[in-house]
Parts: sequence; C-alpha cells; structure tokens
Amino acid sequence: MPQGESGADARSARPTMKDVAALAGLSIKTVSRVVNGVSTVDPELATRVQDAARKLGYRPNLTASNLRRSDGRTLTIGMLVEDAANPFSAALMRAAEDIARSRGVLVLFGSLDEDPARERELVEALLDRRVDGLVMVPAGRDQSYLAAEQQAGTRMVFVDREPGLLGADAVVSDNRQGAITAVEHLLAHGHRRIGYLGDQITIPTAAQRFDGYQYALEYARLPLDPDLVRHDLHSTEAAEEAVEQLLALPEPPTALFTSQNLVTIAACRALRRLRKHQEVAMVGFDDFPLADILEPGISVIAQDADALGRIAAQVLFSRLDGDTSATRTMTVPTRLIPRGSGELTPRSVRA
Amino acid sequence: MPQGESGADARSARPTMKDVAALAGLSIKTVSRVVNGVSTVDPELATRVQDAARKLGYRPNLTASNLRRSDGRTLTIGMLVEDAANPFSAALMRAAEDIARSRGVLVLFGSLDEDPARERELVEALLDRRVDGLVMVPAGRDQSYLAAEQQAGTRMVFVDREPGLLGADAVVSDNRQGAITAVEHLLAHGHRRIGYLGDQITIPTAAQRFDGYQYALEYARLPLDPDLVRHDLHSTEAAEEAVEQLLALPEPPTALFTSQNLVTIAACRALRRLRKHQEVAMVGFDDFPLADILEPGISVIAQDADALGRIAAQVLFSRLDGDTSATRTMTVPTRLIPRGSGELTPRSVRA
DNA sequence: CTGAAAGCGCTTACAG
DNA sequence: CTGAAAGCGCTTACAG
Repeated sequence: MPQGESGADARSARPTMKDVAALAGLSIKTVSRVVNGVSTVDPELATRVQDAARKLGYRPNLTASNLRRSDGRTLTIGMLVEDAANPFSAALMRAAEDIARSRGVLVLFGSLDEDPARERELVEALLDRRVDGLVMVPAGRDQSYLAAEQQAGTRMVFVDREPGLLGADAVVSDNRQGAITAVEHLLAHGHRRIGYLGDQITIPTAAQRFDGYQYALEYARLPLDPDLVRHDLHSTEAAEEAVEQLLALPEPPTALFTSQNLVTIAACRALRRLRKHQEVAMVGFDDFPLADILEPGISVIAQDADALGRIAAQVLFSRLDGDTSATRTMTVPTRLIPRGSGELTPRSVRA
Repeated sequence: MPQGESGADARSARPTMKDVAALAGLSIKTVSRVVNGVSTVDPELATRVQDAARKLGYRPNLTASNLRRSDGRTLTIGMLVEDAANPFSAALMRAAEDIARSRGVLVLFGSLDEDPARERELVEALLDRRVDGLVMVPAGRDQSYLAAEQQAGTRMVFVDREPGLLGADAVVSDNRQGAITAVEHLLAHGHRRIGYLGDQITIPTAAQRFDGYQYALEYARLPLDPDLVRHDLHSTEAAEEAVEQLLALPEPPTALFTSQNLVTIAACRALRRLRKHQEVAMVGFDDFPLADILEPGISVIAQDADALGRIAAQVLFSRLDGDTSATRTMTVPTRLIPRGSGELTPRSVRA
C-alpha cells in the first residue's frame, strides 16, 4: 500500500508527488495539476495539495517532468566560452544569463581554452544533459559535427565568431571595420609606420582584424612592411618581447595596433618599461578596465560584449519559440574611444 | 512492433537505446551494459552495439539515467556567485569548473547581485534540476532555509562568506588578518590618520575587514576617528565622492585603506583627479589587473580567488564521495603586495 | 553472459 | 473537475 513513508536510501529523503498525494488524500494527477498551475482544479482541493506540499517541503523534479513532457524542455541552456575568467567571456556569460533568467532558464557553462577537442567534449556533455540550446564561442574551425544535432532539433547560436562548415545563427563584432577605424585613426595623426601585434591568426576574429589592418594601409597606399607584423602572441611574455623587438628595428614603428585585450595590456607594460609610452602611439582592440586611468589613457576599439551576449541569447530563445526564418549573422558595431595613446603624433610631425 | 523508425515530433528525432537495440538486434539491457562499460558483455555483441550506436549517432540521455540510477547523480553542480562578470566571481567559477570537469561534472551558474530573494529563487531553480551539490557565495545572512535540503542529502559548500544560521562547510579568505596587515603596513610607514572606505557593512567580509581595521588602530593605541570611516560605498560614484569628502576635511587622512576591489579603483580615480595620488598612501583589499602598471603601483592585500574556488569544489566533491566528518571553515591566507601606493609616507615624516 | 519485468518521478491521453 | 493506465529513456533486481 503506497504510504507517505519512504525507504531508507538518500534519494527517498526528498518527497515526491506521490508523497504529497498520499498526504492530501488525492491522486498524483491532481497534485500534478496544482503544481503546474492548471486552472481547472477545485479550489478546495488545490488548497489541500498546497498545504501538503508545503508541509513536506515538496519541490517538483524538473528532470523527471522533462522526460515525459511533450515539449521536452529542460529549461537549461549551455554556454561555451573561451575562458570564464576572462573579462570578455565573463561579460558574455552574464548578459546571456540575464536573458535566460527572465525566462526561468538556467545556464550551464564551460571554458574551451581555444581547444577544439575540449569543444567537442563539452558540447557532448551538454547534449547528454539535453540542454534546450547552445550559445558558444567556437574554439575549432569546423562545427560540421553539429549538423546532426541541429537536425535533431537542438538550437544553437554562435557568438563572437561564426561557425565553420555549418549554417547557424551568429552574433559577432564588426572586427574588420573596427580594425580599419583603428588604423585610420593612427594614419590621421600622421603615422606611416604602424606595427601590428596580434593573437593566433587561426582565430577568425584575429584574422578579420588583421585583414582590416591590411586594408586600411592599402587604402592609404602605404606598403605593408612584414617586419612590423607579429602574429601568435598568445602569452604576455611573447607580446612584450614582440614590442621590444619592433622598437629595436632600424626603422621602428611610431604607432602600434594591438588586436586583442591581453596583447594591448602586454604592450602597455612593455612601452612603460622602455619609457616610450608617451612617444609611441597605440590603439587596442577591445576595451579593458582602467584603460582610462593610465597615462596616457589607452585609446581602444571597444566591443559591446553585453550586446553580443544578450543578442545571442535572444536569438536562441526566438528560435526555441519557433522562429524558423533563415539563419543569419548579426553584426554588432564597435566604437573608437580616444583616450590619449591613439592621439600621440610621431616625432616627425611634432617637430 | 517496435521499429527504429520514430514518430514525427521533434524529440523522437534523437535515437534512444531502443533504436540502437533494434538496429543491433539485441535487448536494450545489453545496449545499456555496453554504453555503461560493463565488462561482462560478449565482445562480439559489444561491437554490434557500438556500430549501431555510431550509425544512429546515439548519445545517452543522462537525465533519464539519473532518474532511475541508484546514486541519483546528475553530474551537475550549481554555483552561485555575486556577479559572473566581476573578476573575483569569474575566477571562483573558473577554478571550480576545472575541478568539476576533472570528474566529468558540469556547472550551472547564477549571479545573485547581493539580493537574498534572488539567492532563494536560484537555489530552488538549482534544486529543481537536482544538482548533486551547491557552491555558493551567499547574498543573504540567513541560510537556515537550506537545513531541510541538507538533511535530504544535498551537499553544499559556502565560499568567500560563511553561511548564516546553518552548519555547513565554508572556504574563506582571512579577511580580518588581511585588513590588519594592510593597516599595520600603513602605520609602519608613519601614517596616523588612516581613512577606511568600505562596501555595505552588512556583507560579512566587509564587516571582518572593518573589524581588522579597528583592531589594528586599537593595537597601535590610536583613536578611531569616525570622520575617517565611510561604509556602504556600493557605487563608483559614492566611493569617489567619499574620497573627495575625506580629503576635504580640516585634518584629512594621509592614507586610505579601501576594503574592496571596486572601491579601490574608484579611489584611484578620485586621487588622480585631485592630483594627490603621489601624496596620499593607499592599500586596497583584493588585487586587480593593471594594479602594477599604474603610477604609483597600487599596493594590495591579494586574495587567492583560484584557491578559494578550487578548495570549495574539492570539499564539495569529498562530501559527495562520502566524507562525513564534521563541517568546518577553511581559511585561505591573503598576501600583501607592495607596489608603491602603500609605501608613500606622510608629509610630516618626509619633511 | 543475456533479457523480460518493474520502476525512477513525472505527464499524456483517455475515461468517467 | 478527477483519476487509473501507459509511457518518457533509462537502470535495477531478478531469472534463465
């Protein structure tokens, strides 16, 4: 005979609908109706259910209801970023979290550290948990392995970088235009030798920014001097060393365009050590805290990480709500913030 | 007759064990054994299952297996922090993620923004999803509502702040000692009027840091001048204004102790605007990026956020592994990093 | 070593 | 408006 009394193992310590039904003297179907807010329940019975639920400390088991439910929703989405501890990733996550929360959805997260193998592992781990959808900054360049999953109905939105070999929604910054704006700003202040310091060129955003750098020089009919270009600066040390090497050239650059957050900070540090921070101009891609407080303040091309994360989540939910229009890439504009470092002029001009 | 063919609705597009079993011509129990790596399966049958699974793109449904499984594990934990976008919270999350990942566990996160109501909502949302455990930075001062859940077997570890009215494991920084170290450092450099700028005093860590400030002054037999103490500086504007007011006093402080990250940064900004950053000494609680590059560099009491997050996750998993020893609070030491701002001496000493 | 039956906690589809 | 039966995808407990 089913009783409110449960077995001895740990899991049964948590009351179920059956326990609530037994205490209220009703069927579990009626309890289910009350828990789910179905309006066609006798108010008196509803009260009995609510009292019993409160008394037992009953909480619905979402994972069980999801299993049987026709929409199959877990009210959970997955979010994969480069590194949860990095300010840009953290801002993306927080923005997506807020959109999700407004719909009662929670976010599972994972850091990929630019490792395609990890991307696949974590995607599988998320899918095994039957997340309703995925927001991700891809680490690899090939997401075709997700095609079957997409067919199976899992919604996915890419953010910061477009997917490779897969048609899916994406929300990205206007990287190329941002880089063009940065370089043209330096050109407008009289610079003709502008160094490029960038992250791994295999990262799509890095490639797009480098492309913008090239285009701006070409448009100004200036030659691209390969000695002034340094890629693959993934560590702080590598970036600082690259700055030192560039400035030790017979014809050193009078300005630098740094294509990413950490590279920009490393360059600041190197210029200060060389005591050239009031002399060599610099514009960085990506804003960072305290950029305004340094002397000179660091001019940057700011990305709107909040908007990227927010829009990506909104697109995901609109897909979950049934939007079946063609997938597309949305571009979020960047913004030049002049703070001093980008407005330094070369000696030749100042003289 | 059960066939590999499925119905038309979205969820059935994803193959189940039943589909794999049908294709392999075996029972679903055998498929289950292979999927779970049970060794007592005929190698030939195991191969048949694996082939069928690969062909269908089968992925196990973790949420279904969890429902029936005797350990009831979801391989998912919940982590609630102050704000995922804040560097300290982000570092906690990343550290916990790494520990969890090494055990095949994923992390659901949520930001509380110091709101106790949100704390309760998100805790419920996590429990409804049957997370194996919880790591949290509590927003409210009373966690007694979790007692029943703790009884029911949910493991929980508090980080950065101890729980209120609940016996549970906690991992915290040595806030009081850190504050004492900061103030004694300033005293050792000749300061006698040291201002205190802090966040809401209702936050336990803020209270502990203020306590350390008071103790250090008392130990040095110096009076505590209430004019030099400002609490509740939760916004940047409030913090900057407080600095201005303190420095406008007839007898202004010659040094400041700022009890938190954002307050420290706001104070830097205010001192720079007043052109007193080379004159008024400062030690901040909590390190932050670029603190070393400012001029002067900002001396801080650094917390080890990585260690806090890592240890909290490790304690949680040791509990999940069956450790039933008495709950306890672990304290992670802080470290003074002198960078210049804390070593400025008051005029009277320099003269 | 393999499989048919029962059940995890819930919802669906259907009678009353 | 209420409830008994069946089933979501899987594992347990038990036969063979």
